[in-house]
Amino acid sequence: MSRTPPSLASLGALPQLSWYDTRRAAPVMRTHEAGTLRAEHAGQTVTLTGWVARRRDHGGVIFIDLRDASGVAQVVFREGEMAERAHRLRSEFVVKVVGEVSPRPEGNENPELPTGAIEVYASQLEVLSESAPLPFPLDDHLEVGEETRLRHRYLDLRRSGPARAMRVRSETNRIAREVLHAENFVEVETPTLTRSTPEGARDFLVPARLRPGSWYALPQSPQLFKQLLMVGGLERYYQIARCYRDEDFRADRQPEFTQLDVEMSFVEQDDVIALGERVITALWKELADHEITTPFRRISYAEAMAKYGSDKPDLRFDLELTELTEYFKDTPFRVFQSPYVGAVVMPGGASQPRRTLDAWQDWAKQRGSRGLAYVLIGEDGTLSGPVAKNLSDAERAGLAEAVGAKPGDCVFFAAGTASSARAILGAARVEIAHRVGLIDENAWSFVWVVDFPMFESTGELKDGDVAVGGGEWTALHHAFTSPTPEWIDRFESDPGNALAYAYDIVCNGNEIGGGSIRIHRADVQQRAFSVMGITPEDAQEKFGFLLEAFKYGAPPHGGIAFGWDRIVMLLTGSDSLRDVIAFPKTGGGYDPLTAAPAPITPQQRKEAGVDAKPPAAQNPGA
RNA sequence: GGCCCAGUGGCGCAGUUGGUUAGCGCGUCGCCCUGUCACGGCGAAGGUCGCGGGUUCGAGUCCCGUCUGGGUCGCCA
Repeated sequence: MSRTPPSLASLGALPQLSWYDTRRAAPVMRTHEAGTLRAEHAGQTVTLTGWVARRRDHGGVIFIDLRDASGVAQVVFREGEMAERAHRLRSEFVVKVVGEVSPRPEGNENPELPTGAIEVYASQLEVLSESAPLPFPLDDHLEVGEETRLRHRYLDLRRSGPARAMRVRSETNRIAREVLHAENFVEVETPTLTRSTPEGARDFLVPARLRPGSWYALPQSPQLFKQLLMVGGLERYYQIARCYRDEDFRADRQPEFTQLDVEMSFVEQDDVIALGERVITALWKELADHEITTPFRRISYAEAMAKYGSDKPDLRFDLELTELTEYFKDTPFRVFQSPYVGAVVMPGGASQPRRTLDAWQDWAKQRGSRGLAYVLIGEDGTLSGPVAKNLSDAERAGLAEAVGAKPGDCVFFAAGTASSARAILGAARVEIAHRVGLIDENAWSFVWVVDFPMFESTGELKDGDVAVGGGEWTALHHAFTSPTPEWIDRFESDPGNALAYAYDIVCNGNEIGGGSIRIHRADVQQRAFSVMGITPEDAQEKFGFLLEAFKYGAPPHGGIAFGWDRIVMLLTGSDSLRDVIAFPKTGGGYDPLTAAPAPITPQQRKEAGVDAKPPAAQNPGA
């Protein structure tokens, strides 16, 4: 930057930006919006614009449902020329109609419609735009395949469901901005062409034409930038940020997705959590008409794993896992002679037919487990099932009480390492709840999961995991997450048990946000790197710019990022992220509308420098 | 990368143990209709059954491969 920018004060008063109210937008082509007409407008001459949603042609009288963004109104065409012209209208023609609002004739009101008390007698009709026959019907009551809808998403968005989802999303953004602006947060945009940040997922890469052989990465999140903004003295930052991760996609995962990203200086974990609760309660109050009591429940990561077998437990139902390692410590049953044995009870599950119980085995195998041992408890209390005969008399006698099972229940067991057994039991817990009907679909259950481990052993990493460092331990959250005060001076003495200042917010079993207090001391950061096997040279190469920044007075800071698409998904009751994204991609990362990604021309390939040999050694900062 | 499911006129689906001319609903087009609101009536057009092989006298149907989509595990905060 060659010149010092003018200070805010020298610009004078900031312009008033609230002049535009979408609900009261100055009419241009029309005098009213169709969906707003009511009985009190009777007698007025109005001009409407919109789409022909439906035409009911009775020869001498023709009804048109005229749809605009506000809703639908019935327009009536009668007699000679008007009827003649209305007869030629087709679905989704764009029209401008002038007419008089009248109460509908006695007995013809439609209480189903907000505008059902009135209709508009057309005196003028202008076709602003014609429509070709539609590739699929826009009726709300008809099912249309997703691929077809996405290829013509601009038509799909005219339907009430998708239209509503877009507006709920907009309101979600608005409410978050209101909450944060009221607390002096600053909205800052960070680069989307940047350097690969160490978050564990694959990066999307962009060739740099001016530096052949070098590549930008699209950010997996604005993590490092928001920390730099704290060093920059912004103190309270947020951004509705697009993030990019090149992994396999799912109903709840897209290659590009949105986070509400927040970072604050001079805060501790409770400050960030309290702010997170203010954002979430505001959203649910306004958009779900649901009052969440604060503070939200909190459980530790250890407790979540032990009781629910998941770090994102669905607490809409109580069912818990029972650890039986101690109970079976002298068991004669080989399978249960393992580092961990646990169980989960399926209420009423004893009456499942053999075929269903076999299907549970397939279900477990699909999840990478060897199977799911089970014991059925008869109405008279006797145990049956293939596992029962392998247990000692004493084990059989006390089992029901140990796991809290009643006659008629089924007890599922998993044995092995604690993490693998809990994973399958946790999944079984959710599956049981669905099958038995334990879940109240109207319930909202929020919980903070806290006290995450600081590190996880790289020994537990599976093939394909990207470990940040080359050491025995890697960061569970990310490499800049601070240990809790109890561990700050000694985390390297017991990395497996050291706790981090990290927290996730979970709603109905969905992780909808997560964050941490960051390390702001160079010495602590250096020690953390060293546990993860990151040498000072590695650190310098990967994020030297951040470490450099931290030399000049880094404030204590921490933050949180909310999975914005998932939150909108919950608020709209959608089953898929694709429903709350204007132009989503399919599972293959393909956009059915634009047909992206697409091949490039040889000329583009040459200019982009895709095939350039990387420079042997790039001098950092050169 | 593994597993499961699907692919049949524009859309949504049916199609039996392999057997004549591949059906239904909606939509589209034409005509009729003055109170409908998912209007109604009459008529018409529209399909190489995702693609490529194979078995067979004969394949939408069976077998192999492949592509696309959806779900799920792996992976991914």
